[in-house]
Amino acid sequence: MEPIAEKKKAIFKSTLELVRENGFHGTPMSLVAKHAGVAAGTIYHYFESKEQLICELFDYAQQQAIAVVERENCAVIPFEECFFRLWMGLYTFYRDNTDLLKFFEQFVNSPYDTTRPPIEKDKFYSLLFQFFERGIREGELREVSPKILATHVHSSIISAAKLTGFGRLKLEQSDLEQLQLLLWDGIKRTA
Amino acid sequence: MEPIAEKKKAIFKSTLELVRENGFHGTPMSLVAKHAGVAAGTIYHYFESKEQLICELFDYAQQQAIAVVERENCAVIPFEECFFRLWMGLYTFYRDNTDLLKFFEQFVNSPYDTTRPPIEKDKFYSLLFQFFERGIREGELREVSPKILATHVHSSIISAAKLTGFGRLKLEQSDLEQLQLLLWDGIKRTA
DNA sequence: TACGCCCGAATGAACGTTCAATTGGGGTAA
DNA sequence: TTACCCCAATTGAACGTTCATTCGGGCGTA
Repeated sequence: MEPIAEKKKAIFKSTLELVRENGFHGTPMSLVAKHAGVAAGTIYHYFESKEQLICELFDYAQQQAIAVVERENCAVIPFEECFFRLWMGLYTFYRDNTDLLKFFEQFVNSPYDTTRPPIEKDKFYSLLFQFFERGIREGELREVSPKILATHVHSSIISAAKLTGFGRLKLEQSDLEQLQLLLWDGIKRTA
Repeated sequence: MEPIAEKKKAIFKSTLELVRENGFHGTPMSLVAKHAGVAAGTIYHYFESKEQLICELFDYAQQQAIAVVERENCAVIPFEECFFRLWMGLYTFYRDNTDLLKFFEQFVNSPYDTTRPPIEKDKFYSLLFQFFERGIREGELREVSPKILATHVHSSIISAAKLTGFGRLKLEQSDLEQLQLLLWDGIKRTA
């Protein structure tokens, strides 16, 4: 796996920014090309089609989210602390990468998404599942399906990031802490 | 406010179904027309443009979600019970109206969404805010911003409905109860 | 007749994609 | 070193299609 060509990266970046502003429709290939500083034909040197470009971009972007999970998911740190770190890690990641967040949300609700593997094969979710399995195994969490825990927690993170990232609501540090706590109190093992 | 013309309703319905299957792009007006059993021109008798159609459809669909909240949000029922009813009401509503759910999710992540009023003016969210304010006032909930509570709870409902509605995961009755409980335990006032 | 509703072929702009032409770096033989 | 070639990378004008929208007319009712 060689490093991604500069041009390819530029195309990814432009697509991400343009899709945030204009949606999938509303971002013609010609615009992507101009924005990336390449000719229209060049895109087709790297990608078979617009659909292919978007699907590859999704993978590329998901890798970054996966990297965040892998960074925070550390087996030698106590689970509870790990949970709060993971929450904050993903939250700030999404909040500070709104173009990526918007792209994700558009993608998973679009017809492209049907090309994605089932949730069990999805690397990102698999990682989250493992994380919550650990919490259950160590007796820190309620005995609820890890899949339920994972999607519940993740959706909460996403919605908080959207709220602040898109400027619909301002959340103070204290608000974030309350939100984290409220999540944690729900999923933690009750004595 | 007179009843909506039959044709108009048919156009709404077709758009909803087609957008679920094909996304905003991928549902040309000609297809909407054919599906609704009307001519292309007829759509333009009722709607100024495709954008207008989609925005009006969003309002129309949101009305239905609002109706669910109003139905379940009953001041004479104890708050806790009301919460569980509201949860279940919205959950089943979204789960059984997947076309509407998908349309919502696509809309709020699309550029159309920028035409929507700020969250304070949004009737649906205002209702939710009121609901959670009541919970706080009555001492049933933690003293957390109602906006945070509302979006947190709503995002959890949506993600559960998506999971089951789109067949990515099967949730048993017991799973749902656990999910409800886990939410409730997070937001309820701790003694 | 007049009016409102509806039709659907026609229009023209926008878009994804193609391709013939150009460039330039690197390998090779003399 | 020079002359030559090769081929991947790149270009952008051109193509054919698709799509939102228009509009002239038909049909039924008052």
